[in-house]
Amino acid sequence: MGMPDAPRLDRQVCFALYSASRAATAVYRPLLEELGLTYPQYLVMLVLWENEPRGVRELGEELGLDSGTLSPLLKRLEALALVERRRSAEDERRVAVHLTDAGRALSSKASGVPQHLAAAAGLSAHELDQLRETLGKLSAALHGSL
Amino acid sequence: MGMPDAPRLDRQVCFALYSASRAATAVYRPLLEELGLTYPQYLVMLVLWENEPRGVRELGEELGLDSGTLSPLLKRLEALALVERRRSAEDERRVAVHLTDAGRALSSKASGVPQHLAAAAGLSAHELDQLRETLGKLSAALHGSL
DNA sequence: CGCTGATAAGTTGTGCACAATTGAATTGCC
DNA sequence: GGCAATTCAATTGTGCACAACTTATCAGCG
Repeated sequence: MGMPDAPRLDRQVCFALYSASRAATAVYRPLLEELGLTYPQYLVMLVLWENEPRGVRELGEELGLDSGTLSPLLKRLEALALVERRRSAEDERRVAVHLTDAGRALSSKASGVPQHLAAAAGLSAHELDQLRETLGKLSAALHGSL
Repeated sequence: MGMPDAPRLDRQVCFALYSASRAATAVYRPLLEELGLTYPQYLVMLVLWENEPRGVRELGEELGLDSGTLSPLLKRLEALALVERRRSAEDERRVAVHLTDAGRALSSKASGVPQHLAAAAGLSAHELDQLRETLGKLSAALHGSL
């Protein structure tokens, strides 16, 4: 039965994305749990490990998240003593997010995490590369269409 | 500046997935808003448009969601009068989710939605096909690794 | 200087995700 | 039949996402 003209769920790229994304964070979850982080918290730490300190707005641009998401998330990272938020002296609107020593130290414990996904993915390095590239093109196009 | 050995954010497939998935639902959002649906609600309706009624557990298997997510979501769909939940007579544990006439009628209004993503994606039909296939393989492998 | 508009971060409210628990109904097995 | 183990849906609690709004600060311009 069913309705032949109804959009078919299994045909949709959007569902495939949604599903694969949740599956990937599910694989990360137990690894990150050992670090005491959620996946979005891990993303913020990745950005800070690259370069710090960063403003809240800067973090938001890098990750595509707004202050409504980041403000409480950063408070939780601060409660974990991984991060410190300091109001900027030159511009009192800005908040600079600094790593603590503990936050910096966590970097080495996290260094093995990405390899786990690669191992669990069941795709070749080349396929993963191509996937990442296609997803990048897709994200850019979708953002452009808004 | 920068720790050369820190995992690089832009290299990660996982972030690309996370980002592309949110971008895709962001493209869907204004379209679905006209139908009065969120993206997960739309997914549930897609499953029901294919075949109804369905049990909560069945919906969960199809979408990879548990009752903690589905129960309140289905209540909202019921409040929108798109769906009815009926306790099964043979097995009183089960709840069968039925479409209402309004729920069935919404199908035709939704039929143009998937084409929008394809148009906004900036990828060829072939690239989309390949992407969906790779994502499917990835999801399966990731689920298998849990 | 003082005002207007822009910008930064935070807050509020809604709706997923998901772990963990609960409670009711059913199945299996003796 | 009687009882343990299982199954199903719902509930509770935490943490994202995101829209809408608030508050504080700053920049530009007359």
